[in-house]
Amino acid sequence: MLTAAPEALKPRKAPLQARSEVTVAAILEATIQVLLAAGSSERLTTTRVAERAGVSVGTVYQYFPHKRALLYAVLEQHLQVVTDAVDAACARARGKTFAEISDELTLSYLAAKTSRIEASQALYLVARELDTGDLLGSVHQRMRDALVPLFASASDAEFDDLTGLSFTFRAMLAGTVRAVLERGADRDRLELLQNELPVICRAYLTARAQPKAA
Amino acid sequence: MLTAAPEALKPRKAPLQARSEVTVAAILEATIQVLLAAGSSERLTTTRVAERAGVSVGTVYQYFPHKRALLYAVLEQHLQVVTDAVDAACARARGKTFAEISDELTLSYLAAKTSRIEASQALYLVARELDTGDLLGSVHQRMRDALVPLFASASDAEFDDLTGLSFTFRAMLAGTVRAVLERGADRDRLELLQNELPVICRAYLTARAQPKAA
DNA sequence: ACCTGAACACCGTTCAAGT
DNA sequence: ACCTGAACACCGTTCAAGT
Repeated sequence: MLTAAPEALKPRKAPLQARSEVTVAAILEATIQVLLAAGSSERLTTTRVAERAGVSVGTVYQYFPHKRALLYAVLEQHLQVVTDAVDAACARARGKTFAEISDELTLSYLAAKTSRIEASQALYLVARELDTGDLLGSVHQRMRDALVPLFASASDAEFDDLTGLSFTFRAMLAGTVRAVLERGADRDRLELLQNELPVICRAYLTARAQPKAA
Repeated sequence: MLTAAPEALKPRKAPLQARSEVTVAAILEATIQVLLAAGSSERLTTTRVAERAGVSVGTVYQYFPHKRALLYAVLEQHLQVVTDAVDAACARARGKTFAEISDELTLSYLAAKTSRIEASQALYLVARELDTGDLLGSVHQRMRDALVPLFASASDAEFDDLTGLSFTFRAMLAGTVRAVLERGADRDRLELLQNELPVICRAYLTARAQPKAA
């Protein structure tokens, strides 16, 4: 589990028998399906999710206390992918030059977001219907916590306010990517983002870097 | 009017008599009120808006075909403020150095967003409940269209792909600001943003600038 | 232990009736 | 021309009854 969900958004109960594990998986999968279809015409409705999952509404409410909890679970599941990608990038980049660190981070983040691009877009929509403050907050927190020692490990530079730098870097990276992906991004814009994002991030670090006393 | 609203989101009819102008203004104001209160407890409901405005639900629907149109009108009204600020910044910055242009843009944009900070946050919430693609799209378009000649006018540099540069600059600026403001930003974070945002933007332009042949 | 689906409360939207 | 508010359809959520 990515993080402890706030009490109100926790699943109602964990499935105990094999049968119900299947049910929960079906419900989560059905939610994504309806969500992707929802862009076109149908709205996301608990009844529709139940239908698609082949169960009754009551069953959905047996595992999720309300619609938000259901959406929350789906969002959480997908954020895990991005978080894992950033963690892996941090491990690979430790001790390299700050430019290499920057590129590793930006390209890994972008790759994780775009590899499941329809899912990412559907989930920006989910995040809309939800008060995702707690979940996103803890994801951001974790990301910043990972960035501070990473930037500190740069072989060729030192930075003044590491906490502030990490906060800003995260906002810049996630914000820019979101601003481009949120609405459908065509091939050209994706390519532009892929070229410019590393430049943006490297440029910011360059502006804040102090040459390291060797 | 900022832009032609898509057919579906247009107000139902324009107020013809003085009495109804007052009504429409009251409805729009009531919407913001309920929206700001909504953060805490109450949800935004057409009935609640009507109550707060001192009219009946039917009256609301006389001027706005549905709830979305109502929210849309409020969003539009507030985006106008930001757009005007950017336009003014463009006028002031034309022909200056690219660093001056960058600072003028970033600080004007940020000032416009933060001067009405509770409104801005409420409106990020509005944008959530709405399919704001068309409106934001045209705002972004207009902003890019303003940026291209502005960057071209820089006295000390030239840029290769002006359209791409403007697209990226807009995404970076708006995305970063949103990522910080969307959830409540305390005084420290605002100050950090105010310090770092100009650095980010200048750094990106620096990385893409080619010294001008004099 | 798990599932069903009719029933309830609430909200967006309409429209016949009023001034 | 403008306003009212009861009425309707739809959706989130519950719970007594089933296996």
